Amino acid sequence: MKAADKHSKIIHAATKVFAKKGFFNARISDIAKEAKVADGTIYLYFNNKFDILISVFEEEIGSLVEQVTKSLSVEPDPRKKLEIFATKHLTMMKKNKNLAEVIQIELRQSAKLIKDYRNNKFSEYIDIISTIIKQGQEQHIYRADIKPGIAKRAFFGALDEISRVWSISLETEYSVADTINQIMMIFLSGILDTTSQNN
Amino acid sequence: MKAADKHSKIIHAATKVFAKKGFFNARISDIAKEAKVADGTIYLYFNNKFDILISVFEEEIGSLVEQVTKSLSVEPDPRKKLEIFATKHLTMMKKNKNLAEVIQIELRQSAKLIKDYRNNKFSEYIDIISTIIKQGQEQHIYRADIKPGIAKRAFFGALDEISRVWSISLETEYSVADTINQIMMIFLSGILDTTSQNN
Amino acid sequence: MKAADKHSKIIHAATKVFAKKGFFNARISDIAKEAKVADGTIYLYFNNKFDILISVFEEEIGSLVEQVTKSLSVEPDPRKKLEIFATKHLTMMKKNKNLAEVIQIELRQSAKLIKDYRNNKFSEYIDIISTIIKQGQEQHIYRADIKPGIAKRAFFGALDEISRVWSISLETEYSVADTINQIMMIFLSGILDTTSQNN
Amino acid sequence: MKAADKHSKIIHAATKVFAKKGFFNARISDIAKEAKVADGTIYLYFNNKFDILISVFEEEIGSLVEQVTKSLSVEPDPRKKLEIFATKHLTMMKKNKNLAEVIQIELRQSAKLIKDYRNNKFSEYIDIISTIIKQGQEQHIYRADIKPGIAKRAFFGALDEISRVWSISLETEYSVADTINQIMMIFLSGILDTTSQNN
DNA sequence: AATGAATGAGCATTCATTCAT
DNA sequence: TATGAATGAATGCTCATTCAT
Repeated sequence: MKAADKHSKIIHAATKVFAKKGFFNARISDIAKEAKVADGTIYLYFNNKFDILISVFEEEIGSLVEQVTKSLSVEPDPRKKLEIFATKHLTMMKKNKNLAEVIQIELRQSAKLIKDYRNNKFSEYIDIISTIIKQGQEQHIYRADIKPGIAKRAFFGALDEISRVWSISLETEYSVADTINQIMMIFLSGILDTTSQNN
Repeated sequence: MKAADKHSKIIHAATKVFAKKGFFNARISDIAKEAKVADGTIYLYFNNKFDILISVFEEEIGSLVEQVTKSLSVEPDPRKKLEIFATKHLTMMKKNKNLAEVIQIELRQSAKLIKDYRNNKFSEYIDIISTIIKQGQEQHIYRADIKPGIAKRAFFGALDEISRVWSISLETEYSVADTINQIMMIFLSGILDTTSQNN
Repeated sequence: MKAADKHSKIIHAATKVFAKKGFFNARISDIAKEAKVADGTIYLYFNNKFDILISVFEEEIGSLVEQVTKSLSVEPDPRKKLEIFATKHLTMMKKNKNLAEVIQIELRQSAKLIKDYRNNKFSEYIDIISTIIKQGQEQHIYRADIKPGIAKRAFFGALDEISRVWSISLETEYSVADTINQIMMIFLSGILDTTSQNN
Repeated sequence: MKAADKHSKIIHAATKVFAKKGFFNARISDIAKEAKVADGTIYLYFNNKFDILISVFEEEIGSLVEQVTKSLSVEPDPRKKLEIFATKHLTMMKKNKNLAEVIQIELRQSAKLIKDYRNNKFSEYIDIISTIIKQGQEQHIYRADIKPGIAKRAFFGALDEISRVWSISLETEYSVADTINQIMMIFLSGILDTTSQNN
């Protein structure tokens, strides 16, 4: 097996273990077992436990960025682009629940865990949204008074909170399609009933 | 000092320490020091470290629920109510950064940390939003095709993600007022430029 | 309640608790609860936890010595005396299982627990046996070549080991009467079959 | 060093430390230091502190059983067998005072310390005595009315109490030979003076 | 490169004892 | 005398990391 393969195997094992137990309750030996390597082998590929977590973020989210960017590249309409982002994100969060949990939970604490770590890939991921909005504003499709820096967080936060519940809740889940539909409705047109005299 | 005072003193100390170090890196002795009691004293008021965290959630969020509910009770208009919720939430998150961090970070992992713990108070808090939306729908102010169960998460997620950045970011922050303005704009009217021919 | 009564109440409570949990697993608060006094009250009557244990030994065994001595005083025959000792001892061990456990288990570790503690009362108790043997030797009832210092331990050890099993075993127990019968048979006449040609 | 060696090294270190300080006052770090391993290493070989104690019992007493059984196998005479048992036991208790203390003191509390622990090896050891007595009864060397279940305890208890004093006492000790002589005299022939008219 | 036995720092929790009331 | 809340020292055990093989 090549070094890159083993590196990757450990990353995937770690994602799974972090998702299941959380970073702090995950033991190196759990990851080693899951990756079918010896404990010590992990230290040939990573400096320490934090380094594994950072690598999970960078590589898994890097892969997300890549896939989403690719999907968006063929679509010119900013309205559709936003929908594609939402769809891709939610679909992947639903498909890869381990990654979803790691992003929703462990990523949050990363700043506290690891001094001087900036989630560069994560910023890059969220900035896809603001880029879309800016493009839409240039095309006069999105309102000029919307601040992309706030809107990107509102949009991502909405998606994130919804998908977060999927991991933990026993509530009846809405389907991805229903959810996208609602999210796009809210963000594009708002929740006011414009057909009513009350508004 | 009365028992209730000491209980409360420990809760506040714990909130501060959890916010600064995170649950796992927080030592009981840190909390004891912060609360100016002996380590052992903590165990006269709490069963264990997890119990402290749960109590922080329940009591601090319980207090949030109370304050927000009170503010909302005097306002009949669902549009204003949503704005009041957002304002109250963001203001408190900005004022009490320790609590903000604990909610944004530690609350997320709580399900994994503590078996059989349901964040009842937290659910109660978020349900304030869906209640407002339902009221608005009854009054035909909010669109009937909005699902309150999704919208509440989208709205809360948006607020949460925005306030989360306040705790960790070095980016230029938008003011609470600007943020509220943007959030209400997005949620009430959406981001589409309805004055443009493009829509 | 007089001080002496409270002292005594604590001793009895301690005997019970030490018997049930052992000295190290017994908490002062267990003893206090059992004696129906506050934890701090115990320290008005005893210096520390060890002091309670020593007092249990001294007072409970002192009471044993007294009772046994009294019973023996009316019997002149050394053969009967030995039997009375055995009967009294086993009867009391069976009746007062808490005391039995404390003597069999906790007394053993006392030397290690408490520096400079000599079980004076316990020595006194065992010396009752050697005194009986010496009297019997003077009366030419017991063999002159028996060393009382060894015989007293052999006799007490035999009784102790037998009664020890009563506290812990699920085996069918022999009755006190059967046991006395056997012990006296062994110690007085030995186990050899003197009617057989084989001896 | 092989794993078995390290296991054994820890057992011996633990025996020494338990003997010196008693189970509860013995710290894991004491045992580790004595065994010249790190604290954590102990947990590679034992589950917990109790497990070390049980292992000491099982292995050290197992070794006793083995040695005694071997010595007995070459001797057909039940009278000699009993003497061999006593000699072997007392010799080993005198030689290995640490083991002696652990058996005399810690073994007693083991039932209270460790739920569901049956001292199987210890029972096996004591049953050597009753087996000898039964054989002697079959050969009409030992009286038929002696109950082996009581006699085994009386015999062992006598030996145990005598050797117990060796560990703790400052009294002039009798030699092993003297002691064996007395014990065999008492158990085989009793303490009555059969040459006197008084009996 | 790979292994996994060994290390030892680190921490939650307990409980004997004190002392203000 | 009596109380019991408060104290804080003490320790079994875990697990990230190392390193001899």
